[in-house]
Amino acid sequence: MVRIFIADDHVMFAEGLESMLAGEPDFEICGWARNAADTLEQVPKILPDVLLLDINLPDQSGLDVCKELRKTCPGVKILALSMHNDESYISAMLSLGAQGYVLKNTGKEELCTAIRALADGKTYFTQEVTDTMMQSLMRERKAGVAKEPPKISRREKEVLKLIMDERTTQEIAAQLFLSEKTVESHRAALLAKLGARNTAGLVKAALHWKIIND
Amino acid sequence: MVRIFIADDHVMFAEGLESMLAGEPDFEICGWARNAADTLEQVPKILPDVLLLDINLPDQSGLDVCKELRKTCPGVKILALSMHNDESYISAMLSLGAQGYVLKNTGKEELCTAIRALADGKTYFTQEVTDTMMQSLMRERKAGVAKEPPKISRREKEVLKLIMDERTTQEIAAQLFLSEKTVESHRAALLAKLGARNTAGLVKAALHWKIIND
DNA sequence: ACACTATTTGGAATAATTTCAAACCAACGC
DNA sequence: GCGTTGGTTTGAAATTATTCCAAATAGTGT
Repeated sequence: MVRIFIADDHVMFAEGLESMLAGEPDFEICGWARNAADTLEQVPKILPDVLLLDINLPDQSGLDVCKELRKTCPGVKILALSMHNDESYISAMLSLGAQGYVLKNTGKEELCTAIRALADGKTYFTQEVTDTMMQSLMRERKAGVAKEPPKISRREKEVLKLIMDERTTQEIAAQLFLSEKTVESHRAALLAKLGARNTAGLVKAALHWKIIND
Repeated sequence: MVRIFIADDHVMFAEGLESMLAGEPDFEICGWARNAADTLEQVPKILPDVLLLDINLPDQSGLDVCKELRKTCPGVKILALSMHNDESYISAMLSLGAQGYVLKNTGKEELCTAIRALADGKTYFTQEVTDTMMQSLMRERKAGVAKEPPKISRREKEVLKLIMDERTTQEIAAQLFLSEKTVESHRAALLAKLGARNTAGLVKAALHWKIIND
């Protein structure tokens, strides 16, 4: 028996969910809330197997609720419900520890599948959601790498690697058997090529262009 | 009519593919190759609509082929075929511009669906593949944030933000109406708290703990 | 050979960073 | 109220890092 808690402020939607899920013999609605405060209050007491959590609650964001519940009752599986197929929301929910994410226009069959997956310790994401994430992944990798990675010579790359490794100019010079002046010169070239003002910019650029993997 | 080129060194597999796809009225096999060199030679001449590209070619990696073809003939859609449901391969193919990725144990129906999706300008990824990527996303985000984010005071965070923004000590002091000494002091505290030796470490730590979003 | 880039190094001046100390303020508990 | 704690603030002196200006050497490709 899967015990389910519903957190959604749209009463009609929540009741629809309830009657829909009541039809499944292995599901049991063990509670509901229409705002974040109520959810945070009740869920730790009731400890449902699965929490259906609307992202858009009136008082706080579902994101905050998710974050909080991760700490207070990590055993409760969280299935995020949202109208939005928005990369930032999805990404945020993933990072905050939701085990699933389905859109509100999802049908009954799929919702049941998702709930059973979560109750079973697995994860579930609607096809649209995974598509969005893959698209976003492709975009970000393309945007980051493909453009015009400045041409860094191998010597410069060695220096950059050591700078990224938090070495001092002295250490770098010693390591590469160079004068400190030479290291400084390479550093200057790197600043120019990567369009950075200082070490901070150098590190950010190196990571951005994936010149150094760290 | 979708014109398809097959690049795979397993002749038996390739022929199986060919006869399988020949049954589809809207597909046409317009060529094939059993190694990377051949593929790079022929594809730019034949310009198929879709290239079925095995990741594991004998001479070069399919990854290199993909990268090369992105430049020489970007119009050709690339559907990566692989035995491995391996995050690093998938991620690499995505970044190199493949429009699809299916495992070799995929059935005929799904393969056809994938080919038609690509020919139609869309992308296609097998469910297993998207699962793997989502899992990996969750892991990396959790690993990055969850552990023990050092407690940074708000003033320190302000300074850190400006350091990340490539500002000089002078500029930071001016911006925050502080003495340079104070800024240096906050910087020292940040170095200690984040376990860094210098600015490079500071930037890496800040990004790692997601204290600053950049 | 000539053009070009990469690699290498100096001198002088400026900015950043470290090291060692300390005062001020606000919050918290007793 | 008083002391402790942590955050914020600042200073002097010494050490490094970095910038700005130049230039010699080596290797590559035309």
